[in-house]
Amino acid sequence: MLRTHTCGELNGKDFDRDVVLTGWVAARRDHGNLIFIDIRDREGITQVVFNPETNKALHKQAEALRSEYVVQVDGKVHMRLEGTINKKLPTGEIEVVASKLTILNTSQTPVFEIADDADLSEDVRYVYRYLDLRRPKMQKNLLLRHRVCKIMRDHFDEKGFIEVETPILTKSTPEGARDYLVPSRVNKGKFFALPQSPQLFKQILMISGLDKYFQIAKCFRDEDLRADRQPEFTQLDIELSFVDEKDIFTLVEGVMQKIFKETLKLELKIPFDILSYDDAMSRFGCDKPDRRYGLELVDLTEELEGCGFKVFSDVIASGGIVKAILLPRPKEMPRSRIDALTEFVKSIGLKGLAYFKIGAKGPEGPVAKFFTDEEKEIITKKADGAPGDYIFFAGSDKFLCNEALSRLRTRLAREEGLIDKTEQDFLWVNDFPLFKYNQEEKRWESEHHPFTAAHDKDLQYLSKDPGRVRSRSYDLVLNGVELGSGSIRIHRKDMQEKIFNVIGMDKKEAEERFGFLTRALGFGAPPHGGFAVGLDRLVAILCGCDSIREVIAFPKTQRAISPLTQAPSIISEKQLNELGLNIKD
RNA sequence: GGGGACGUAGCGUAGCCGGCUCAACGCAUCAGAUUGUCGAUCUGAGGAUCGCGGGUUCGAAUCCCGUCGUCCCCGCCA
Repeated sequence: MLRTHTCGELNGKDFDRDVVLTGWVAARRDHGNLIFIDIRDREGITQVVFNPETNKALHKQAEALRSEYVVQVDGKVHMRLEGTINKKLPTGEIEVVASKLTILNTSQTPVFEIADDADLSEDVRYVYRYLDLRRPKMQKNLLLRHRVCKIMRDHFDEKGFIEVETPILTKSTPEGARDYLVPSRVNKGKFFALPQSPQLFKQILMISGLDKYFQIAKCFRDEDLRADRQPEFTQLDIELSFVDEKDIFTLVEGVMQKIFKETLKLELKIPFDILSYDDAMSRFGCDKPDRRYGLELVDLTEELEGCGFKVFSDVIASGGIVKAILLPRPKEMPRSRIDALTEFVKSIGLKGLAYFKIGAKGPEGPVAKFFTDEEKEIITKKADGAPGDYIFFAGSDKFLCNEALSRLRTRLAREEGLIDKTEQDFLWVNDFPLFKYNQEEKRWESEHHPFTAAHDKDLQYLSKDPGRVRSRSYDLVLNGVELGSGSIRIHRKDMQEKIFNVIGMDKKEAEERFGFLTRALGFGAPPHGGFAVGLDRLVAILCGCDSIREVIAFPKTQRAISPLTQAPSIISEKQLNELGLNIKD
């Protein structure tokens, strides 16, 4: 070992100890006589002193030190003088008086200061990611990520789970997201795909009798990026045999409880609430509601059928709905804010934003005159409005109405500061529809994925009214973020074939793409189900970061490139030729 | 595929919306000073032709067009 201690561990108890420290020069304070050097490593910072009176040659050597030089310092731990103790540092009561200095490596002037509060653009950070990752905050993020993974592995090990690796080079099954493709040299003209998730393999492991599987798995999707979406990401992937929803909820709640306790020292209340998809949509207009604030949607469709306000009565007559949000006593609601909110919902697709201001004598505002006194009273009562409150209305088709009000709800909560950041709102949303209709392709497709089981009592609608079939799927939502999803799977071959049929896959196509799964289902597949947690999102929330790029060591930019390595890159003629991909041929 | 914000010394920004102190500020860098600092301090110095290309103009960082890049959002993400 080049060192006896790290830069974060020495304190008064180590007084007079001979030590050797290694690390990077974080700061140099040259007083002409005394030179102070802060040495930084992963664990912290320790001050080293060079005194010309005790060792002139050594002091001379220290004058050459610059930022980010890598050094090894031999010395003795001294207590700091009265009044020079640095309370901000865990090592602040001591300093190391150097007796020997070895410069292990020099460094170019760092492109930016290695400090948590450094204000940097992301492209610069990614080109010099190794410098960016030297910042204590980034190291903390990666360390937390490691801890979360460790807790997960320990937890599932204790519960009898086996971690199994599934292939990265696998088969393209283009349903939903686009696959990343890898050409095969040995099989010219054929391609592997990188997995979008280990879904099919984990189901096959259940058929193999593995019983309880988990994996911290890399997944790949060739889709456009967002703050919470990278082309490669990590999920905690779980699958169990002989279980129902409840078992899986309990299992996931247990690991979440442990993670929050051991990282944030937060005691989560379990079990988490369960909300059906229908209820979530009706109350929040959204399948991943943030319940840290109220502002629930109020459905007024029934009440306003044939009402005096023609815009709404027409919407309802043509099959649309009218819903409202009550905003209790907003701080300010000048005309400009109303206009901004109106523009906002218009950009989502609404024609406009009707509103009431509730005054002492009842609702006021530009549209109030179109409603009868009775209608106004009913609305106010149903929305539970009081003087000073505002009610915002949206009338349109169901989808748009929910979408617009859900986003308006989020915006109002943010603007009004209604979000309690100290709260963690976990929620299960279940009973999603099994299918959704794809207008463009004129066919039903899976809402979740085609291996999701339906509720037994809804099976009667499978061929007549697929939109009515609810699935045994569930999402885990944390503070309005979709943290993970899962389902009880289909374990019967005939049922799986039926589902492929509903989504318009004929026998031949189903055989080509998923034959390996259906065949396996024919050999005694146990009832099984599972779940997957987005690790990047979970860790980002634990770290308090807005983007998952803050918790991924080497992320990609929005154009899906790596500024550090310049990947993806052009490959050589020779490589193309070997793969049989050279277009010139 | 679409909408928005941004792009000026190594880094972060001002100047741009009223074109003619063509370049300012902070940090960093370099030199000198400094026995106790800890985001050290003081003095001084060097460093950008304003993402790139084209246009308008006597004259452009500043206006126009195109293009490239970064970020946010919509679509997309079974």
